Amino acid sequence: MKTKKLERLQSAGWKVGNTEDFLQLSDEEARLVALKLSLTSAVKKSRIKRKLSQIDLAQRMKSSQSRIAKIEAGDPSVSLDLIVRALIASGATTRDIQVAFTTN
Amino acid sequence: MKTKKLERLQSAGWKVGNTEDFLQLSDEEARLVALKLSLTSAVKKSRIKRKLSQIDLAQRMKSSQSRIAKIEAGDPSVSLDLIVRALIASGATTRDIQVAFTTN
DNA sequence: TCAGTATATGTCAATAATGACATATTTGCA
DNA sequence: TGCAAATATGTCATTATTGACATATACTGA
Repeated sequence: MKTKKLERLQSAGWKVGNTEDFLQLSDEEARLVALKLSLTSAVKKSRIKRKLSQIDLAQRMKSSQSRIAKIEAGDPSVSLDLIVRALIASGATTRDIQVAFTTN
Repeated sequence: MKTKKLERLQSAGWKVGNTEDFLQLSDEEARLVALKLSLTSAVKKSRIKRKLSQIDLAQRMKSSQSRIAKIEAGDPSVSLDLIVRALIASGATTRDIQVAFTTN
């Protein structure tokens, strides 16, 4: 069931809400979260593939190691902008990004 | 040349920077901006296709009409998160999103 | 033309995301 | 094992993004 998935996300720290519009928003939110998660794993994959440490990647995109760690950990505080920036900075091609989008 | 493109983006209000790391970051920034722009036009396309007004879409995603206008106008203050949320809320399929990503 | 509807633009207080930092934990290898 | 490099986690002041609002402008049909 879909509830399982939401529980997982919620326990991971994602705000999924539980008011009367829970069912309304949950689907869209879940899609967004799923998309984010698939992109974050793409970041890690791309970074490893290019043999970059988190510090290396952080320097490339003028961020910090802890931020990169949070990106890859799927931390809810990380924006989609930052995730995609990381993807690009890690050397991912447009195709790689598309694939990441596909795999959600 | 690439400079032309950056000038266009800059004049549209995008911070593209002009310090010594201009050339370093410009490529990645430009890719991100291009991606955002292609997604914003996908939002408009999807919204129109479903015959939704900006107010309709705003209500669906609990945002405001002015925000939707800014999304579609490619306003630099709009995050990728919000753009993708709008895409999803407008009824775009995962495929639609992929296509938007492809067309950049 | 005009009225009604839709969209655009500017502003701002509230909120969310950020880099930086300290520090904890894990990993890999001699 | 033990050391060093890498990664993870928590916190916080600064900065970016947000919805809401007012209002301007564009569009459409009568």
